[in-house]
Amino acid sequence: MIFSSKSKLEQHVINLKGKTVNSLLGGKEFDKGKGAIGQIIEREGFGMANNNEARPDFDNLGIELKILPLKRTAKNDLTVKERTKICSINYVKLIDEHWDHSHAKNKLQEILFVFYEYNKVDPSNSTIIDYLFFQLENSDEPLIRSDWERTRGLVEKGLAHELSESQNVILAASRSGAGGLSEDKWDVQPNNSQKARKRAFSLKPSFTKVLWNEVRDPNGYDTILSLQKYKDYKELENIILERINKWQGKSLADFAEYHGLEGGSSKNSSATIVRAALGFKGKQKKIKEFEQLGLTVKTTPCRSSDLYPFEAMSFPFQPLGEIQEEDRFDESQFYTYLQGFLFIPLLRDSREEKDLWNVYFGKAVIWRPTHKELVSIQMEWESINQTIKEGVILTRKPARTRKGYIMLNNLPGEKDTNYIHMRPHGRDSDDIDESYEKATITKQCFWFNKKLIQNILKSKTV
DNA sequence: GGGTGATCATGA
DNA sequence: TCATGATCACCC
Repeated sequence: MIFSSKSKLEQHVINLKGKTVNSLLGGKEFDKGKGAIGQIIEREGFGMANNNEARPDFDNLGIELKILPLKRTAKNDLTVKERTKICSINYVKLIDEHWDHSHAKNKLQEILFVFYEYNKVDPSNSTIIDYLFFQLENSDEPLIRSDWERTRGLVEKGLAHELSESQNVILAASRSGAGGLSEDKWDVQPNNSQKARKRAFSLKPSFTKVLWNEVRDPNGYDTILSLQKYKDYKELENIILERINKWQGKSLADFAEYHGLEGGSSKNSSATIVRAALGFKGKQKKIKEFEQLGLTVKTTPCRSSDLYPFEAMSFPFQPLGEIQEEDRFDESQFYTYLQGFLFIPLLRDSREEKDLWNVYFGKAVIWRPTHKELVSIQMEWESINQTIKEGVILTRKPARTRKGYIMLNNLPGEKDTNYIHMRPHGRDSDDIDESYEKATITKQCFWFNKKLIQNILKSKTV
C-alpha cells in the first residue's frame, strides 16, 4: 500500500485500532512462529511484502513501520514485551559511518509504531491497540546518538566481542541470530582477528515502554528536560549527580527541612529524595529519563568510615520455578534489572544511629555494569541457576524464632560470591514460593553483595 | 563484625 | 491486599 500523505496513513492506522490478527487475515491461515504476528500486521494491515530493504517501509513518506507487541502483566497492566530491532550491525562498515548518515539513524528518523496486545493463549487473537508517530529529532536523539557513538568507538578499538546490551542506555547492541550459534558463524571485526557475535541495534524495552506510556497518558511523566537541556548521556548523568551531590555532607534532617518534608523515614524514600533534589514539585510523577534509562534508584545506608553498606541490596521476588527454565543469563529476568543504578549513600557511624541529624549524604554515583563485571555476575548467576535446577536442599536448624527453627538452604550465600547471592524475601517464613516444585522454600530473591556496593561507591569516590 | 534467614513497614 | 524496600535479630 502506498499512502500519498502522512495524514492518509494515519487515517488508515486509526481504522486498524481494535482489529485482531484473525480479522486481518479474513479467513486466511494463521502462520505461527517467531515474529509472525508482526509480519501479518505488516502484510495484511499495510499491504507490505516481507522485506529486508534498507529503504523505509513507506518510502515516499520516509517513515519506517514497527509493530510492537505489548503483554499483560500479573497486575493486568499492559507493558512492552520485547526490544525493537532497528538494524543489523556490520562491524566493518560501522567504523566508517558518521551518525548523521548512519544506517541506524536513517532507520530511526521517523517511525510509525503500531502497538498490539499479544494474546498468549491464542496469538491469532492478538489485538491492535494504538499507534504513535515517533520522530527522532523531537525525541531523545542526544541519548541515542551517544549510545551509537559508544558502540562505534568500541568496534573501532577492536572490541566488538566485548559489546553488551547493558553498556548502552537506549539503543543497545543486542545479540541477534540464534542463541546456540557456534563461534565459526560469528562476524569478523575490524582491528582484531578475534571474531565477534552478530549483533543488531535495538531500542531497549525501557525506552519503548516510555513511548507507550506517553501514548496512554501524555502527562504521566516529569522530565529533566523541563529543568535543564542536555546534549548527551554523560551530561544528563552529570545534571542528576550534581543536583544530588549538592547535598553531600549535609544531614538528612537538613534536607528534609529545606524541602519541607516531614521528618521520619517514610518521607525519605529514594524516590522522594531524588524528586526533591532534582527540583520537582508536587505530585509523585515518575521521572521520564529514569524510566527511559532503566535507572534504579537506591539509597544505601553505609558506614561513614569506609562506605561499607550495613545491608545487602534486594531485588524483587525471583520465582525459582521461572529461573530454572532460564538457560541464558542475558535473557534472564535478573539481567533486565542490571540496566543501571543511581546509588545515594546515606552515611552514619553505626547501624543503630537513627537521629536524622546524624545521617548524612555521601557521594551519589551512577553505575552500569561493565563487560567484565557482567561476565563475573553471569558466572555467579549460572552457579545459582544450576543449584536451583538440581533442586535446592533445605535443612532445619533450631533457633529462637517464632517457629523454633530456621530453614537453611544450599544456594550460594554472600560469603561464597563476590557480586550477587540469593536469600529469602517473603513476608515471613510461611510465604512459600509456589512456582517451585523441587522443594518447599520461602520466596527468594537476588541480592547485591555489600562488598560489590562498597566497591562501586568507592571506585567513583576518588 | 559479618552472614543469614526472618520479618517489618509502606505505598500502590 | 500484596509486592517490595528496608531492616531486624539470631548465630558464629
